[in-house]
Amino acid sequence: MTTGKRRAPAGAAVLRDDITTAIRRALMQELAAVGYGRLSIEAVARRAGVSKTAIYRRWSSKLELVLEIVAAAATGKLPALDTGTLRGDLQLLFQVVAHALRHPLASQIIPDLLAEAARNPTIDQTLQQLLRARQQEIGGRLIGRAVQRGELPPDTDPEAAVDLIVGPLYWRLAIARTPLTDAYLDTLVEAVATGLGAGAGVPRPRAAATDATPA
Amino acid sequence: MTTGKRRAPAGAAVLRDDITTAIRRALMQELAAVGYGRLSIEAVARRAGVSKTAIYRRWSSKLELVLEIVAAAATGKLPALDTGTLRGDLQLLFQVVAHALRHPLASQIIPDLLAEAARNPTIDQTLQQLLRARQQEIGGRLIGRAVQRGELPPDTDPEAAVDLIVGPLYWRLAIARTPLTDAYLDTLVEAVATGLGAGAGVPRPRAAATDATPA
DNA sequence: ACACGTCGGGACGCAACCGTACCGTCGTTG
DNA sequence: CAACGACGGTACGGTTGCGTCCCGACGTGT
Repeated sequence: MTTGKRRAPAGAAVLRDDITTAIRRALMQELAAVGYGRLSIEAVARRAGVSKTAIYRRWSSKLELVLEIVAAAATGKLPALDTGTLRGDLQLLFQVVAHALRHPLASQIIPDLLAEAARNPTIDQTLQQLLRARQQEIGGRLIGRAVQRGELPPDTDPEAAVDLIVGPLYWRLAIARTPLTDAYLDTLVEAVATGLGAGAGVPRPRAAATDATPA
Repeated sequence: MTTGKRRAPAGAAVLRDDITTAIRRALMQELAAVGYGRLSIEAVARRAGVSKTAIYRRWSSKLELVLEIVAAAATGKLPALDTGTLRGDLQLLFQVVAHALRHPLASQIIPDLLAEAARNPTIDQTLQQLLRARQQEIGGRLIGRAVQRGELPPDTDPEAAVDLIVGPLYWRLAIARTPLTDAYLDTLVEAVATGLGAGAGVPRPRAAATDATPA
């Protein structure tokens, strides 16, 4: 019934990408600086050098703003992550996670939002499928491959395994915020691998990992 | 030079313990409900059924209030925690930690304050010596005993060991907030024990732990 | 029994923030 | 080239919290 818009927004009447980007960046910084609890739209606008209206035109509320931007920032980047051995996979995974958590913004925002998730169901839901589901998936595949290769017993509990993998690293980087050395990472890889049920340390000094082409 | 107080406060001029207790309880509840960022003195006073003045007479600022009360709540209770075997110690430790983290207030307050510690040096310092130092001490003793008993290699890194012990449980209870079964706890004990370098599972079905009286 | 002095409570001024309404501006489309 | 229409920015009322001040009430020690 001719409900159609008379004309498509164009010219000055279209959202400017540079403003949107400035808001996104400012939000992340502000979130890291004061946390979700104290986050204020006005502060984000100030930091971005933008008016509040510019924000409200794009997002309807503080919650929507945070969730959309954080989700966008967290999505993407999923390296194949298959080195051919359990210990290799663990080492690589730890390095990726450590690299991500080293980012000062991430290391402040993630624990903050995870804490907030304990009292805000919407945040909880979003983070659940954004972070933990991803971990379960990656961890599950990692475990599955190790089981197929015979490195781990077939009854390995993937859920417990993910906790064992993620827990110590998250604790050290995000909570204790202790510097992370390569030697420590090696120790952790070894501990997690044997803890999961793999054979004792360094079963095959070399070989493996070179012949990863299947069939 | 006769600077002395003319008289010691007495009668109605002394802080009432019941009011102090009400404030403490209200603070914990409020902290769990809204987090440190959103915490307001007025809300605490309202919840406690008390005037703001009553709070300001006892603590000078929001930060001092939170730190003093949280510190008081976290201090104390330190069971001997020595069962005679590494796995027994781990099992007991996990049960104690799990019990503490099951408390809904604790499971909301602790992650929140730990996240806040990343941006507030005073909170960081307090939690450091309140939680983590305690963990290092308990964990260190636990590891030390296991090494003396020959259950763990002498070069075991206590710091990494604590991460390995605390990390998974904290992740599951405080972050993922997944229900915890006894079977899972057993799996975790076994994984951590072998991960630390102890011999394969269930080395001595019984004995041990019964003859704990020293010389 | 009286005087003491702090108690708890209510009220105040100040500051920050929320979400909205209105304004002049600007680039595109017909 | 002219009109359209959403743009970004300012201004506004309403709400909330901070930290302080003043008040009458109250129980103890002299």
